[in-house]
Amino acid sequence: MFSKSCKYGIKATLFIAQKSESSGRVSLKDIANAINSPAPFTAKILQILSKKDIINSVKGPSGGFEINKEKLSKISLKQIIVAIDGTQLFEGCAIGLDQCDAKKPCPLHENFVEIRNQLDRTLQTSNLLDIAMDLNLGLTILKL
Amino acid sequence: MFSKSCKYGIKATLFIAQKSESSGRVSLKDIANAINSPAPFTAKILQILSKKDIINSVKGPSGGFEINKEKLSKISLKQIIVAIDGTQLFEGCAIGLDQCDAKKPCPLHENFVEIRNQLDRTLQTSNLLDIAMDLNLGLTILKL
DNA sequence: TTTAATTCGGATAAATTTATCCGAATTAAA
DNA sequence: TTTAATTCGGATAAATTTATCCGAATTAAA
Repeated sequence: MFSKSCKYGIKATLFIAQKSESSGRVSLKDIANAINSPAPFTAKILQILSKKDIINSVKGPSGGFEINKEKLSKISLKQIIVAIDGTQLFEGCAIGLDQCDAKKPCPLHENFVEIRNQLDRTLQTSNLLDIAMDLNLGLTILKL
Repeated sequence: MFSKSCKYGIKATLFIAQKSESSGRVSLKDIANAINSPAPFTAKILQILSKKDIINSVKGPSGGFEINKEKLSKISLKQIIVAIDGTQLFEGCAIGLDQCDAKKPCPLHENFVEIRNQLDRTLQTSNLLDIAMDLNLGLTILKL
């Protein structure tokens, strides 16, 4: 469903959201440790998210990554996923046809309309604040 | 969502199903041509499906691949997908946690319960006969 | 002002997935 | 019986994704 990069990206962003909501900025090291990911690779993904203005990065001592508290409730999981994996999951044909629509559908097209709608709706209506609060309450986890 | 192997596998199986339902056995060359896939790579995937008894392969002149007509209505898309990509899509955690369930859920777990249910239901209740008939009627396509 | 902690960015390497090649085995048809 | 068309299976190569490394840039704190 998601690439490994995307999974790391989601986990990292959720951890940053959690900490931004409670204590504040976190370093790459803390992130990689909290989500069990290779630090340098995670850094690459965070750069992408930073360039797309989903997270902020700050260099230098006591630097790290953070998300503006006011933005937390405005960022959806879909934004993160699209930033890393692109729109293929939401828009592309399930079996990879370049063109596939109601007019000239692939055999799976009709089946996937509602699956995709639900996926889209779920991921678009999610927001980092709600997820961060659940994490802070210990209701959900990012690693074992 | 699906690996490239899986997309080729689905398309190939659907083409074999279509021809098995109408005219009969088809060769690798015909399959690769009908679904626009690299023939040798497609052959590997067909071997997997053949070993898992989803399709039959016949060597020698006038050999090729086919599906028992009586089996067409009993094979689901899910079987093909699981045979090639495994059960990860249906059973694994969305963000890759080794363990993730209602007791100790990842932040996306709850959201994915219904998405996954629908995906599973849709792909499990599909069957090759229905899909093959739509293909034979020209209602759906496997390549542009 | 200097030092040290951090992210950034480019180069490279390892792992995995995708793709190709070719001889062996099989088998229908000549 | 011989030939030729096909899939099978193993080896290899190319492409992509994942992962590592390291010096440069930045910047807070000493």
